Amino acid sequence: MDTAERTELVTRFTEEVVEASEIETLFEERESPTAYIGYAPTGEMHIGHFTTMRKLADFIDAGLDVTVLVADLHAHLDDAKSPFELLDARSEYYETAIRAMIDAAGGDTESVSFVRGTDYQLEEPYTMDLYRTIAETTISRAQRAGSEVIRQSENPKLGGLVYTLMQSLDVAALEADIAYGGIDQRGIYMLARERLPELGYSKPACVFAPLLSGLTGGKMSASEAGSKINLTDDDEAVGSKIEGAYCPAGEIEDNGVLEYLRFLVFPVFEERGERFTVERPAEYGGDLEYDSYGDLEADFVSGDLHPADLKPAASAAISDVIDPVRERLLAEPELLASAYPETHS
RNA sequence: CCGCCCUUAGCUCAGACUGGUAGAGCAGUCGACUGUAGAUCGACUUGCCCCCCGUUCAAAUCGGGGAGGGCGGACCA
Repeated sequence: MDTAERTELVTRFTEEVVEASEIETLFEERESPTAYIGYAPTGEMHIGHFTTMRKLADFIDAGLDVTVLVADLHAHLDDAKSPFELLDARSEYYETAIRAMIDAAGGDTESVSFVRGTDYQLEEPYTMDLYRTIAETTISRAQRAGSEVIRQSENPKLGGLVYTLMQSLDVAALEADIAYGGIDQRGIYMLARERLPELGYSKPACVFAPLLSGLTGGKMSASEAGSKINLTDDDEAVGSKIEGAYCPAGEIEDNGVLEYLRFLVFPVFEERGERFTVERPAEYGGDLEYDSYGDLEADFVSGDLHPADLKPAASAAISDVIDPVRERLLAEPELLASAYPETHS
């Protein structure tokens, strides 16, 4: 694989890359540049996480050395989303779920390193950098950097600001050449690009994943169960959520169903060498098969593919992609039970 | 340490002065209409009124105490 191909693999299906030329340079200079993505173990993982994990398969294929950070301290720093006592249990659940997703997406988990925040964030070098940064960063700068990530409230805690500064330091601490995350992370990594050189570290390149629309139209919402598909949803639950999903004929905007197909189902099916099949009554033209998302989208936009026919096919495909993850999590019910005692006991 | 304000449906809040066991909007659920969903109509659901004690025939409402949250002041050897 040449540099251009590797760069293309790293940057495909992304929202933004800062800067693609820097990534090319990395590949030219080194066999295995490093990339990291961090997750704060807060609420249960869902299909949105899956699409970002799917992308790791591309990273691995492109020859990047990938690290997944389970940012346990961050989970509490952000408005105490996870209670201190549950950080360990949730970290364990996240790690298992993440491995399962990478496997299901056809990535090799053996080549991914897992690190927990508390593994290094309490060590002296990191702590020293953090105090330096705290001393040198204004409140409004930190607020601006984290505004899309940190829970906003009328009476914000200091934790959210520290969270933001820590995340920008994580890039250096994990020696990542590339920081990867959802586009909501942009502010934090731009702060990292701005500040890390001042601390003597190199400036990271960034790859941002798109944030998927929720199924009810608009953004995916943690507090709205019907707006997203959970990893442990059974076929029936997936079916009824997709059936209820906002999906206007011919429209692509805010269409979660199409986005799930584009960023999750098609890439995984491609990896497996499978086709996407739509069963359709003869009166509407009979069954359809697709090899690429582009073809499907074209038919959807032109009106040749009706939402009512697409939805059941999408449900089946999503269930199929999720299934191995679901199986694995349900095989170890104690993981979820101890991570979320309120909902899984 | 002192003072003031806030706490009512999943969310934002009204009701408190003039006690009679609670309302709106949004959300949600279910129908109608669309070959899906949404939009639009129509219907419906939801409450330890923060906790305890007291006054009263009767307390979300009045009195006392407490908890949680917010704001301000003081202290600064």
